[in-house]
Amino acid sequence: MSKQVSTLKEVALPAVTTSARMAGEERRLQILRVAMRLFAHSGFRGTTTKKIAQAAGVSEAMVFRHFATKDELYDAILDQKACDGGMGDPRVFLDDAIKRRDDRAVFETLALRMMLHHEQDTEFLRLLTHSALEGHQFSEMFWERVVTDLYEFLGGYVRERQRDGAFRNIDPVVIVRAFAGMVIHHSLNNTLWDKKRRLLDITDEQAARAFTGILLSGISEKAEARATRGRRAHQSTRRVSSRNK
Amino acid sequence: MSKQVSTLKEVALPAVTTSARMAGEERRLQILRVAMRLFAHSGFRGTTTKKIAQAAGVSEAMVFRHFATKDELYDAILDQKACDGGMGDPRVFLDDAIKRRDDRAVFETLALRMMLHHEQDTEFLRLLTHSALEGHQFSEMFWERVVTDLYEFLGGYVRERQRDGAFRNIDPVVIVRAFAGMVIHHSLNNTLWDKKRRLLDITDEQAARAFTGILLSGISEKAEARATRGRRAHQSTRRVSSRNK
DNA sequence: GTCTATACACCGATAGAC
DNA sequence: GTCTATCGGTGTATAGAC
Repeated sequence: MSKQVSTLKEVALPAVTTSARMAGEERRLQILRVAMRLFAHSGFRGTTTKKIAQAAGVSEAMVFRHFATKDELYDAILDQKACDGGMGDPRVFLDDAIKRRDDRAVFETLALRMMLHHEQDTEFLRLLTHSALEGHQFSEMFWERVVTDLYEFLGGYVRERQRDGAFRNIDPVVIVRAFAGMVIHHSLNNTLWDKKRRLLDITDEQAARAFTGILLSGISEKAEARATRGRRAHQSTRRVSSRNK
Repeated sequence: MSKQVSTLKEVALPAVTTSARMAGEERRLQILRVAMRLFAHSGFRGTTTKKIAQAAGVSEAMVFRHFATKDELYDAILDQKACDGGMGDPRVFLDDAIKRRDDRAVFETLALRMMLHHEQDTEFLRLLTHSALEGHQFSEMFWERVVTDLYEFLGGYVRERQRDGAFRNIDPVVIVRAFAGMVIHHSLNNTLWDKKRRLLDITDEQAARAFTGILLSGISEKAEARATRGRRAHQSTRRVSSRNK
């Protein structure tokens, strides 16, 4: 079989016209894209192969020629999201800011990258949430691979900064959870509600800056305290719930 | 047979106590309760009337005697959640703390009430999320009635405290969003993942305290607002970057 | 009231014509 | 390759026996 072709790299390219005649691979990608949209909207069970075929402008049998089963189609979509659907590796695009110990850049860049990703690929959060609610493999895989990794990575940075005396001694996992909560909850709101119904309609840049500002002020050892030599010794009664690693 | 939904986990839920003989109203409530659990777990389309009947220990026809259609059953469940499924009125249980201008009590109490509600009624968040994803009335109603109200109420309090000079001049809606994000995202994580898979396994009390601490330190004008509440003697009117709205 | 049996529509998937 | 036709299975809802 020589059906194998480059399976992706065309993701950020929504402008694909539906011509009457399409090469096999092109048709496959088109079905994939259409199905992605429908699955994101209605979930796995809420999307019928008939709807997919109609939306793609082909017969239902055509769908099953490219994908043996509905499950296979769904998995193909989620696989793609899992692979290239991400926002990139934080260890890479945060590398510079981390080396400089630029806390603001670290968190703001990360927040912005996440939110831009969620906004550009609006299907992602919907697919992930659907899959999490249904207990699908994808959400578990995403959790174990991406989320856990992010918690370890960002938590490690927080721990370092705590040793530097820059951050207060709050459980790093709590800090990451708080940060992720602000960002993801905001993205989820923007995904689930259209613009007219949004209670908070600001740009991703503004949101990233605001959330980062709140978080950093919230976890930083106060500059004033240090400037005024106010760091009294008895203040070291910080509570840290040491987590087993 | 090899018919298996490979990608979706079919989880057997524990049975609800069923007595052989039940009065009509009691039986209705029991069906309602059982269906609630199943809908919360698998969503509307993922829950069949057959499963509901089996889980309730009655025949399928029995279900349709009490509820004319599956939709009617679903609506009855969501109606119930919308009415008594809440956590109470924040304007009531926060009244005391607000009058005392006890910021910590305000946010921590609210956070705890929300998280306890989400933990006690684990079906609520799942039902709400399912309904939001599929664009059901319920989520919109909940949004307009509960969420909007909370944003106005809590945002109003933040605005007051900003006039008092206690909080920095950040858009109140952003602050509420940040707070809600931390709390709800944490609850959602606890709802979607079982205990073994949780990256952050702390009590609701600890979480409420931690999130409140981060938020208050993050938005407070004073550096050590978190340490002691009584010491608000000399409050300097320090200028902060004002955000345009 | 409660059950068994079943009607009827729809869905996923296949066969075979062109 | 793409379509039409169709099959087995499942899901909602109903009819009618007890």
